[in-house]
Parts: sequence; C-alpha cells; structure tokens
Amino acid sequence: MASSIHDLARHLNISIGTVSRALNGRADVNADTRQRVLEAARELNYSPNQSGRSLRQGATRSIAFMLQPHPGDQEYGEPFFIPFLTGLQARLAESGLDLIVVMGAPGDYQQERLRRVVETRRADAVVLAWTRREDERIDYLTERGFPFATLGRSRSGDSSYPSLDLDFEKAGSDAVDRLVARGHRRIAAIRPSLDLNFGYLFLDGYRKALKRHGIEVDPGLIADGFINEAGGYQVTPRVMLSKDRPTAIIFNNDAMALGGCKALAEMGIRPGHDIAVTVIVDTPLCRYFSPALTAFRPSLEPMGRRLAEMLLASLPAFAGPEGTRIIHEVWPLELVVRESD
Amino acid sequence: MASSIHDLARHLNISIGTVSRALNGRADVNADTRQRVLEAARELNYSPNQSGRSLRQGATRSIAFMLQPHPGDQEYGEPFFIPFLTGLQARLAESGLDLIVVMGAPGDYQQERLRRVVETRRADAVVLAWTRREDERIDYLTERGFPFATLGRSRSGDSSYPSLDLDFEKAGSDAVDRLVARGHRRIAAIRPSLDLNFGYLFLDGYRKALKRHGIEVDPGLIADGFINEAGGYQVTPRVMLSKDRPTAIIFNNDAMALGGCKALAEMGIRPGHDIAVTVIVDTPLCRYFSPALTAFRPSLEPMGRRLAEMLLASLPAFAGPEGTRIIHEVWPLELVVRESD
DNA sequence: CGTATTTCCGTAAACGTTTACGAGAACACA
DNA sequence: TGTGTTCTCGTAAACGTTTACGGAAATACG
Repeated sequence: MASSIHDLARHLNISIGTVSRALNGRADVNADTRQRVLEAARELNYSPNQSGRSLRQGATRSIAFMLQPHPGDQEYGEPFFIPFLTGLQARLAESGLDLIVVMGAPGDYQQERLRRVVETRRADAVVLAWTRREDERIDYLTERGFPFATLGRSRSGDSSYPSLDLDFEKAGSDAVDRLVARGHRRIAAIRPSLDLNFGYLFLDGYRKALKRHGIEVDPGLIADGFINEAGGYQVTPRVMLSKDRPTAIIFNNDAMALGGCKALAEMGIRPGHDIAVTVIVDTPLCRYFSPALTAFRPSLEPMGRRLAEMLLASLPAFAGPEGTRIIHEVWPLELVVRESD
Repeated sequence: MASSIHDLARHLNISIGTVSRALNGRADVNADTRQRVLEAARELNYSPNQSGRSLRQGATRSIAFMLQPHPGDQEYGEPFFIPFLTGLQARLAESGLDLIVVMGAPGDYQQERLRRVVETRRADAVVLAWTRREDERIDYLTERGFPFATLGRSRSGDSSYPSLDLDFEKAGSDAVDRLVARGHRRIAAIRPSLDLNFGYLFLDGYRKALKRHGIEVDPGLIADGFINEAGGYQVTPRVMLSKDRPTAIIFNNDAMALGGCKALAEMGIRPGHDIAVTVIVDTPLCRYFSPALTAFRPSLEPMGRRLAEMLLASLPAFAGPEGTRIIHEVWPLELVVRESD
C-alpha cells in the first residue's frame, strides 16, 4: 500500500495542492513548509504514482525503443544492441527519463507493437532501429505526429526527425579501396535481402569504389540473403561458383559472415589464405571467430548516448533554451584489421 | 490528438459508461449498441489511454524485466538475454501484457532502478535475473509485497515467488564426470567472484563430483574473477601456475572462458590439445571461438516462455481457474561437445 | 392486469496527480 | 491610514478510465 499525496497532506494538515507544489519545487511555497513536506515524503516513503502523473500531464516521461530480434534465429542474441541501449539509457536517465524496451516477436515488422505503444500512449517518443528503405513505421509515426528518432536512415530522407546512422557507404567504399590496394580485383558483396537501408548504402559505396578503380561491377559477385547465419551459409556458394571466382568477399552483416565462412570452410576455402573476408559491422563474434574477422567497428555506446541527446533536443519539453533542433549525424566505422584478410 | 471515450460517447449520443462497458465486453449492454460502439471506435481510431486505465485499475498491464549489462564491458553485448526475452515477451503478449525492459547502467546493482519501477508503479510485476546469493532486490520486493519472479535462485530459498533456474550443480558435476572418465584428475574451476548464486551451485556440483571420484579438492585449482573477458584473462594463469598443473578447466561463464583462452594462448597452451576446456553456459561466442568450446547449453527461449507462464500463474489477476500457484523449476543444461575437449 | 424480473443505460464517484484561480495575510510605500 | 504588492496557501477542476448503483423500460409470469 503506497502512500499518496493525500496521505502526506493529511499527515501535515495542509492541502494536497501545497504538497504537490512543494514536491515539484515551485516558487510559491514557504521554505519551511517545503522542508516539512519533503521530510514527510521521506518518512512515509512517498513516491509519485506515474499513472496519475502521466494522465494529468499527458506525458509518461519514458522513451520506448523498439527491439526486434533477428528473424528466424533463436539463439543469436543480437549483441549489437545492448551496448547501444546502455548508452541510450544512460543519457535518458540523466534527464529523468525511463527507457523501456519493447520487444516484438522475431521477424515481424513490429508495426503492431508500435501501434500499441503509440496509441495507448505508453511512451512520449520512440526510437526505431533497423530502418528500412521504405519504412512504414516512419510513415506511421510522421503521419500521427508522434515524436521519434531513428538509428539508421530511410530513403524518404529524414528532415523531420532526428537520425543517427553509420557511414555504411564509406565503409563499403573503404573496404573495396583496401582490397584493391592489396591486389584484389574480383570482390564479392553479400548483403541482407530485406529492405534494410544500410544494405543499399553499403552497396552504393561498394559500387562507386569499384568504378573509381575502373573495375566493372559484376552482378554475379553480388548476392542477397536472409540476415542471419543460415542466409550467409546459403548464399555464399552462389558467388563462389561464379565463373571467375572472387578473391575477396565483403559481408554486410556479421551473422551472414559467420554463415558464409562456414560455407567457405566446407568448400575448402580458408579465409585469410585463399580468400579475403571483410565484415562491415563488427561484433564480438567477429573477434572470436577463427580466423578472426577483419571488420568495421561502430562505437555503439556513444552512439546510444548521442541519439538520446538528439532525440531530447527535438522534444519541446526537453529542449534547452535554444529551442528544438532536428539533428542528423552519420558516424564513421573504424576498421579493425584481423586475420581474415 | 487521440480520441477518448468521451469522443465516442458524444459521437454516438450515449454515455461514456455505456461506451466503456461495450468496449470491455461486459454483459449489460445491448448487442446492437455494442456493435455501434465498436464501429465508432474503429472509425475514430480510438484506443484506450493506458495512463487513465492504469490509474483507475491500479494495474499497468505490463511486466518489467530488469536488464543489467555486464559490468565493465562496453561491447560484449550479453547475448544470453535476447532469446530469453523473446520467449518471455511472446508468452506475456498472449495474455495481453507488455514487456518493458528496464536497463540499468552496467555494473550497478540496479537497486535504484528497481525502486523507481516499483514505487512509481510502472509495472505490475518484475522479473529479476542474475540472482545473487544474498539478493537485496529480492528482500526489497518481498518486503514491499511486490510480485516478482526470478531467473535463478538465491540462498534464502524461494518459496514465496516463482523461480526458474538452470541446473548448474548438475552441469558442474557432469562436466567433472566426463573429464574424469576421459582420464583427467586435475581439474580447475573458474567462476565469477560476485555473489551470483549460480557460481555457488556450480562449485558445489564440481566439488561433490570430485569427491565422488575420490579426488581431493585442491583450492589452488579454484579461482574467482570478474565476470567478463578481462576477469578470465586475469585469473586463468593463477590456476595454471599451480604447482601441479591442471589438465582441464571448467569455466562457469562464457566471457570468462574467452578471456581464459586468450591467457592460455599466450602461455602456449592449446585448448583441445594441451588442456580440456569446458564452459558451463554456452552462448554463440563459444560456438564460433577457435577452437570451438565444449559447453553446456540452456534453452533460453522456452525458459523465457515458461517463466512468464509461472509468473502469470502466481498473479491473482491472471491465474487460471485453479487459483494462484508458486512454481519452481530447475532446467537441465545440454552438453554440446565441440573441439576444446 | 398487477407484479416480479430482466435488460439496458445514465449518473457519478474514484484512481493520483497538476495547476489555474482566487483569497487572505503580511508587508511596503506614500 | 489607505492602497498596492508580494507571499503563501486552499479550492476545485481536469486528465481518461472503470464501475457501483439505481432507475426506466421491456419482458415474463401468475
């Protein structure tokens, strides 16, 4: 049985209005009364009922992150997100906001979950990840005027909401540059078949870099697959059986890379010896794999912090004195050279 | 601007009470009016305000999971929990409950976050993980009478709340049995130094099995370290430098095992050749590591489902016709033999 | 036809907050 | 002393629901 503001009022023989004002640090309350209220609050173990507060203020003081596990994979564990969430939560906590992570079933497009969160007003804003090229979640939120920020971009541009993304285009380009500098000419690219936007960005960078080096883009060296280990396993042989075998593969996803390496192993092809393997987004899996995979690494925890910052800056209720700002940033990926080169 | 129950009432020229009853499927409303209300709700895109509902009912229809990232590790990513959460959320969704994941900063004991959740009544119940031997969170929740369930046990016993745990004792014992059967007599055990309960269970199983085989327990072969890669790296040399070198190591945690293997590598000791390495809780990291680590694997997704089930069975509001039940279960770990034997 | 029962709905209170408004007291200033 | 200002607080409404209660109309039953 938790104590309410009425209990405090009764206990102190003052009105609930005064109690509330004292608790919320308003100016029009005697310093002495405030002191007594605060003491009583501690004594009676008072803390405000969030539902009551939300109802009155029309704000929940919490941000929802829509977490979507990898489709079709029960044990992979999405190591990508936890550090990101850690940063996100840390920054939000500094502003007194709670982070709630809303899980969906793996593989669904979470449109349903998102609707629930928005329509029942469980959060004041949401953070989206795994943005797609055509993202119905973004359409839905903009249409409803619900505040949000995205980890990743979408095709439609992102002028109206804050977004933070990794520079997949540059990573794809850098990967090619590096491989070409080391003598490779036939470089394969494997990316997820979903509409995920980073897959397009990556491929753009890959294509442009090849052209820059005067290398013709061979469609037989580009393949799409399910964004999980099975997908990589399934699709990698396809590029390897192309008439003129590639000497390097760039994987756009760590899980796909692991599956791809399994396929390579079965074909007797050793990464680091017979073929160069590069992964665009590094995770711990890449580090521990044998051979350890050369990969482009994001700084997830700072990104989480930053995106929280950017989201807050876009919300009238939390923006600083200079008003709300919509910020877009694209962060670099850092190359980590390991053994699979 | 979302529509409320008042909008519906005005639109249909009936009272809000009737609208609410129609929406909630109560018996005392005409079938015809109900039909009209439901149509209007769809038309006006109505969905109930969760704050209002929570306030009135004193229930939020959501369950909080307290997620605590590994201490001192920014990039490990805790692959353990996502599949578990997937199962948890799936079962809760079937009962119309939302799962909210409350993040804490890595390393803190999340007592603070827990208080917030409980005192501001953000959730109807919480799920705890990483239970400690003496767990102040459990004390706090039981003292306050707040409903919860735990993934893991604690020393004090767990009669009053549902708990689901893995059989670490048996895993420790089985690991020893297997190593002894393969000729090992000097078997080291490395576990986290925190008060985490599974560390004790594991060590119990280890000790008992050794005794059963008539092998004396050598304190020099048992070591504790930080529950992360650095901890394993730091502590492994200690057991290896014991006067009579072990021929096998059992790690009680995957991250510590990875760090330990790094230390072994630097000492020129090859798992699978010079020493047998077994890990108690398998994660994808173990599978991809080279050499792939023999490990005991949990079924996380079903465990998540089951713990949700058990939690619901303990809540009066959700228990079925046979009333509330407090269920305790201990699930087996499945041995996966890989290369590090 | 009279009464008892059922069906359906409106009224109003309640959940725990915040806050606009106004009022009384204290104080300042001429 | 009279007027204006400042400080402090109480009152009451409002946020969006759910639900106990009672009443009117319809139906059933003798």
